[in-house]
Amino acid sequence: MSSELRDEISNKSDRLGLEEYRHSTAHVLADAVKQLFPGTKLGIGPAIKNGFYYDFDQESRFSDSDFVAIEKRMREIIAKDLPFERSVVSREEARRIFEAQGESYKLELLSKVPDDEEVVLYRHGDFVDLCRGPHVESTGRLGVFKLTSVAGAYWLGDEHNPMLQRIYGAAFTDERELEEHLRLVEEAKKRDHRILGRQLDLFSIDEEAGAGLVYWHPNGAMLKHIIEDFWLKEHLKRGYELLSTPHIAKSSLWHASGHYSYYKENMYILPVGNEEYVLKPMNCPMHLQVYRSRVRSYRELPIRYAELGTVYRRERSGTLHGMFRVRGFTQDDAHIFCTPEQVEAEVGSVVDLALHMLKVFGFEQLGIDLSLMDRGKRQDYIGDPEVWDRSEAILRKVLQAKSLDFREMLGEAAFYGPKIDFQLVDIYGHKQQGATIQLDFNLPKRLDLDYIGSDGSEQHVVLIHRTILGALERFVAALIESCGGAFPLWLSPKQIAVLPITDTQHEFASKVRDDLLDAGFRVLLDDRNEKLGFKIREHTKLPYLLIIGKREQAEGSVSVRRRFEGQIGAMKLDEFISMAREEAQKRVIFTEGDRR
RNA sequence: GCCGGCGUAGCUCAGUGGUAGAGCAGCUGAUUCGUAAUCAGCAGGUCGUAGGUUCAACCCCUAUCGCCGGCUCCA
Repeated sequence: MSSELRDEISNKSDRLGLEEYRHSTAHVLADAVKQLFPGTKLGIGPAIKNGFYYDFDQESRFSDSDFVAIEKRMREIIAKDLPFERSVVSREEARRIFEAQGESYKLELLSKVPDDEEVVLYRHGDFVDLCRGPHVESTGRLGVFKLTSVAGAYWLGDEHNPMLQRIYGAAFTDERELEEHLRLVEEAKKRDHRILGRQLDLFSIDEEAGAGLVYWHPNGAMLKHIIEDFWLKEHLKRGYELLSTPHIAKSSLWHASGHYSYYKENMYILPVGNEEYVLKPMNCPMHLQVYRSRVRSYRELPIRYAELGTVYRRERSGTLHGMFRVRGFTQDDAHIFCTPEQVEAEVGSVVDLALHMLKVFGFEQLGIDLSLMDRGKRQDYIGDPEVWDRSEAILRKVLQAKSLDFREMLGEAAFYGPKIDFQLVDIYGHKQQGATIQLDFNLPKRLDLDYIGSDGSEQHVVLIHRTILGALERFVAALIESCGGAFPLWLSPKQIAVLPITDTQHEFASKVRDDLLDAGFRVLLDDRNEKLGFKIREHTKLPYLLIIGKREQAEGSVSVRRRFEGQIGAMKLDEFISMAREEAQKRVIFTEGDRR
């Protein structure tokens, strides 16, 4: 056996071992809760990333103040070292057991076990659960865990079902790993874009003025502008054309597009006199208007229309989350109109563009989903199933041709077509929806989007909806968290701070500032009457600090301090400018110090 | 939208059925300083909002808005 193969197998077995460990800990949690809160009914209790959860149905409400008692009881169960015993029973036997305990949810699960599968129970002590397993040998093997939170969760994830109480826990086989995990969670809180957004004065959301509506402050607006500028250049290079379209349109447009029937609950609808307008939740109908403004020839195709289009969606209140989930946001949207023959190549180049652009921002690790129609819910989609089959096959083929790893997600498609979704994965493994590429044979048919083919006949165009960054708000939030607010030089709203030591150097310092501004840098002069150490501390997240004291003034130089690295020495301003200019032009993401 | 928790100064937080507190930030003054917090003084809140209970509510109750953790949804 090759050593690689052996490693792979042992990694896999470690992973399985950890899953068993976590899932077994969930059983102990359920046992403890049932002991402490008689009458509690069980939902499900799987292992998840970093730990486990278990769902409970119980009149009284759990709160984290109950955790102390529950954890104590769990540790008692663990101390008894009760063996986990597997048994295969008949359906009747299982039904009898769960009926006796009033475990209605378990009975529901039991009824869903396929006929050709055996019914497996796991016991430890007096606790019994319907469960495929496997488990660790006995409760004594467990012990490194911590209950972390309690939250509501719908039974079987369906909002029409009753809501159960879910208790989450973290669990590892090693005490140090648990501590490390808890430390990382704390660390992640400090990188939270909502916290950094305020500290760095990037943006705010004012609840009085409207939840989910973002105010970009000067620093944030600058950052957004830099991203948009880069975005535009990349698109113009690739044959996209820029569009600018209205924010509202009469209802009739949205009836025609299908949004009024499939998307109404998310739309802001504005009555104006005896007419009705809709604040746009998507840009596509607007882009289609431009396409339809005259007859199109096959010679013009593909047409690629791009717009940083701001859209408004009435998201349900509980779903809002900083800039990750807002009600007004700017999509880096584009619509590609092409012939059926061009589809594959166009989708392929969009995938390439997405991979390229996201990499420039430091997102090298991506999750890719192929989002498909749920054939069981036809009423949620427009168009013929055969067209859907064809569309889905094209997307699948493109991903396979590029040897990209992807997951197929049933029921995740848009109402008008299947899509490829890219998730940004941050350093903690959290995923955020970024790019999306949606293939649409349906709207062109529905709205008569045609072109004149080479034979003079009218053909339906094929439409590709796509964004690369997703929404600027969400993208910037992910960017803030991925770099912890320490933006790479090319993106940093302020790139350089000039710090005079005493006011004797103010004149020279402002000249340095002006020279840097002339050289095209975004510069801040901190000439406040504060000590140097204080000023350095206040600007630790900036890529470069230039310190100017008596010596530098006399020599006409600057003392350069690089973020996370400290002093890198004094140099002539010109020297610094060419060094920094190169770093910015190359769009260097991490300097040595950043990787620390 | 649903479940739970929480809304006190710009921020982070303490507090109590009987006249609102700290640190940081802010302002004023002093200090002119060499690589992650100089000192002093001043100012700042109808305790999210609206009702109710009470002699008295920041505290108890109800509603509402919002935030946080999840669920559902999603760019």
